[in-house]
Amino acid sequence: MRLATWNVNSLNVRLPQVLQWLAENPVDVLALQELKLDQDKFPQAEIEAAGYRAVWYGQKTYNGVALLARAPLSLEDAVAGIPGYDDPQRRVIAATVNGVRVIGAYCVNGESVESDKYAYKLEWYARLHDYLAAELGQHPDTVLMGDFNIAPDDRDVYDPVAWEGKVLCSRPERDAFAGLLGLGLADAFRLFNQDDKQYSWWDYRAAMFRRNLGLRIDHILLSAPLSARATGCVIDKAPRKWERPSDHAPVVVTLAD
DNA sequence: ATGGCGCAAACGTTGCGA
Repeated sequence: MRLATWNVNSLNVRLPQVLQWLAENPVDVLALQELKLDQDKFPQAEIEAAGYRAVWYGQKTYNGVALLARAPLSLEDAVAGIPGYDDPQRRVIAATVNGVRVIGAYCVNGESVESDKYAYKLEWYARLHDYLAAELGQHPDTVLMGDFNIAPDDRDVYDPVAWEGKVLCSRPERDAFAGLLGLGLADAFRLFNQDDKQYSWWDYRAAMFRRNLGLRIDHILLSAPLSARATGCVIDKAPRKWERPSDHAPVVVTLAD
């Protein structure tokens, strides 16, 4: 079973790339973030024509998440948002695919550590932590994947001195990420790759991608039984080189049956 | 570091978010 996550930065703009990527990489599950389209604007017909089923939680202009599953796999028991958390920003969607509880998340960016949005980010992460704790209790096979907007370690940052204490790298954010791992989740990428300079996001500005100046902020976290099944995890930089790319690259994990 | 992008409001250009 292969699962992937990709922040597409507008599905309206990136739908052709999503379809092309799926044609080349027919993963079983794809989590999408930053759809930036309203609930009734999701391109369901095009996704289904490509052989995928979908559940989505859309929002005009900002945020928005979806889960795609390759037919005949189905998405069961879908839940939008974090239950019990009245968050107007649509950032989370979950469903069960092939016995695996899949949670796709577009985590809060936070803007800067001085911002009100940063306080919201930390509160939001506390809610996500409690949600994951509950889901893990119900589903031993759980994966949480998406854009975490956190670089967990200095080796995930192109210039850790310049970024020290900054949003995406600050101690409280890294503690929030570690708190998720403390639930028994594992960073799938780091099960297989200990190299630095392995990024999933590059700012559009200043030719950052060409110079490989980025951050690793898109992650796939696996529960212990799924970690035991994992056979590989890679960041696919290819679509970042396409015309009019998303600023994020897909991350893909492979699980043994 | 600051060479970019998507979107809304409004139709040229600006502001916001990320």
